[in-house]
Amino acid sequence: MRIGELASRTGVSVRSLRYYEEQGLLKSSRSAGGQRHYTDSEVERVTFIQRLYAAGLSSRTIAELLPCVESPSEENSETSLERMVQERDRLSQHIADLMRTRRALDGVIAAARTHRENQRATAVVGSRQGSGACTAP
Amino acid sequence: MRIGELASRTGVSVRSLRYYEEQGLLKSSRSAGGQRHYTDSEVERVTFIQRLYAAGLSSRTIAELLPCVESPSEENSETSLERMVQERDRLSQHIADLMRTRRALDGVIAAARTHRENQRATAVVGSRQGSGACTAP
DNA sequence: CTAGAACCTCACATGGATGTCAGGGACAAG
DNA sequence: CTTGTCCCTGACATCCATGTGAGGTTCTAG
Repeated sequence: MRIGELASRTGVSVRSLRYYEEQGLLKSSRSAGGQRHYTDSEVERVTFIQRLYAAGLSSRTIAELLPCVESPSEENSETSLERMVQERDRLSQHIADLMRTRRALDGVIAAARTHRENQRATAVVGSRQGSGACTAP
Repeated sequence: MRIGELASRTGVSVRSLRYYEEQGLLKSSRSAGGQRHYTDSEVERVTFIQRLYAAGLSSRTIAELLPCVESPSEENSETSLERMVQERDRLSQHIADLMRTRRALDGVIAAARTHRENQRATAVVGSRQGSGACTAP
């Protein structure tokens, strides 16, 4: 398939696909006229690249890891296994942080809802006001 | 405390603290000579801001949410509760994506380790080679 | 053959948080 | 008062994935 189709299948812009190639994350065969052609497997590859970007990896790091993903041959395995583990651990740490933030957000949301209920009760009954403090744990 | 101390306590640069103020995320009282002064509670606030940044919120969004976090009064609660829920959901989605990516990375790492073992066994015994394919699920 | 869509390269623009530098006050300790 | 350290504002620089536009070529449908 040509680049436009790959773009629409993956939801990644044509510009970005060319950029990925420039960064060594993606390869393409060229037609006689110089147009890029891709196989179906590149679709998966591109979405995986996007995933890694979303996980906060830089293109340089992705470039280091991808060869190992596609074909675990000696040269890259030994060199980048350590790096992959390191990135995985970093990702784990990041996930833990995000979950903590989510808990904090949940707390704030709950407090806001409680407050709203109190408001409503106060408006109707004219009693009990005051709200619980909400701090990040 | 002055800005330098807040910076070193939070691990956030002085530049960034001023930027936060400029974005309405942080307020400070000024000394006679115009220097910023902060109370101890600002330390928590700054780290929470950092958390939200790490969760992918923009400073504009954080600015919308923070008043609600600090004091759940009517005006902001009603207005931004919806937004908070929306951001929480987005964060959940993001976390789910990252966990998926982590699983994929784990798979790749496991495959690389298996491959390495095979290499070693091959070198010693001279039998069975070939490696399992590793694709993102 | 021809029109139009898709593609090519090159290059400059953008956004957002942060770094950095310049030039000048603020303030604590001697 | 002086000196050294911290702080002030303002402005420009940086990184990096992506957007955008120009000017030209390739491919496909009629």
